[in-house]
Amino acid sequence: MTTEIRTRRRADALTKERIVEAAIAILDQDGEDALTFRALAARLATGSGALYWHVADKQELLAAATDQIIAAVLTEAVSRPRPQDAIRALALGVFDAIDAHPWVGGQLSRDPWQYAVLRILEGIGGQIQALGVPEHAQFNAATALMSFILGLAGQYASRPRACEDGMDRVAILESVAAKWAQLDPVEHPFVRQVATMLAGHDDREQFLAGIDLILAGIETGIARSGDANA
Amino acid sequence: MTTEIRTRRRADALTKERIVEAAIAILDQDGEDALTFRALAARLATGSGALYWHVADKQELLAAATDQIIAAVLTEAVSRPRPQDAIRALALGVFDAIDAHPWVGGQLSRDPWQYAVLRILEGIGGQIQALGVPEHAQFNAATALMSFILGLAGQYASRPRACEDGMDRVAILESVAAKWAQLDPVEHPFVRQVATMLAGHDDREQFLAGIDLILAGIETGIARSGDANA
DNA sequence: ACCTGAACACCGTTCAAGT
DNA sequence: ACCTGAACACCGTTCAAGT
Repeated sequence: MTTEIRTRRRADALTKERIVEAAIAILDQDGEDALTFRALAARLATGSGALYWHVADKQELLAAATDQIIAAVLTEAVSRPRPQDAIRALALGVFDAIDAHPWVGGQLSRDPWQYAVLRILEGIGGQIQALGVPEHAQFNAATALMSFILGLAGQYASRPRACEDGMDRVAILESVAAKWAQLDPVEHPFVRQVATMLAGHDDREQFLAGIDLILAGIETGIARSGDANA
Repeated sequence: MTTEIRTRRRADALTKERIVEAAIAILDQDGEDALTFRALAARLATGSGALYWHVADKQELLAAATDQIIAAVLTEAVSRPRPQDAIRALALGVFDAIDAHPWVGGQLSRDPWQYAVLRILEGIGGQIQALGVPEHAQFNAATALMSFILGLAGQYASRPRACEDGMDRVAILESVAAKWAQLDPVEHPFVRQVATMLAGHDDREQFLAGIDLILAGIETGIARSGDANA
């Protein structure tokens, strides 16, 4: 009873959780650049210096915010019977999280040693093991998937930066496609060809296609090692 | 003759090329954070405002610096007889460039629409076509490789940030491995297992292994489409 | 122990003023 | 046309001072 009273805080007391929650709200509403210790302090009705009592610096704040989003993704990714499907679900979960919170993409690709990345790596690794990848190849397989996901994370994070005005995704893709179509045909034949497909393509499907490509590569590796053992 | 005189500039005149060259020198010597318009102006013995006559803003400056490094990589990547080898050489060229200039990694992963990225995509795409990938699958194959490369680019870019002190790569990997080894065995079995391999692993080899994994996936896709046509 | 908010040491960018 | 450099509008972070 006494301890309960001792540990009880005022309802409006500052907590790391409350700070992270407010940071996420600012990031989601107004984007990555809007997250400022001053803006955060104003939202929490406190001084900017007070935040440093609960959070070491801005990097820790962003890492904590990112971890909260990613942790929710990984607990949601229910275990599927086939490891391939589990990996697809996990990757799509991360994709959708980045789509909903573009700043998560930027943060994930910026700091690969943060806890959120480790969480994803663990999730992938478990499924890689379940897939029957030989132990010596598990590290490479998991990090390959990880790098692919982080690469796309960086891609989608820059989306909002590209559309300074109120351009939507389709308008952005169209303007990029138009720019690519005007490139020199001799120097950039491939990009010009790709430009024609850019407008009608689905980011999510393309992401999944990449995952499947890597999974196919991993499976042929398993098959080959099986041949060698046979 | 007259035009020659008219177009001739003073030897110390500011040029975009001179500015980019100085920016690369600062980035290489002192890292990404050291590149400041003030530092750049001081090195070029001019005012900070003068730079804006030749360069729109910092983003354009970084994109131009990155493009210079990447352009050199792509012209060096000689055409190999086998497209797979060409892709490996191209990817390793980018890897080595990022290794030599960590800021290039950060810039590449930050802005996927910059010209340097387009250059890489074109290089990959040409080899994807040479590989015989059916046209409808070329886009996915090329962007999958691209995302993987950009993902690793972001990874290595953060290297110098992680070593605030004079830690070398081995020391960093050892400290990360030590941290991972202390994680909860129940929650993070895979990362703990991977930690034991972390110290003795070769980044370059792991990168190449990832490329080969995706190439294997692409080749099985080709084989399957061949079956369908037969 | 926790909070305040002014102060410090920076940024990128602009712009009147010069040549 | 090109350059100067002070000024503007910010940052993250610190820290003496409060409760």
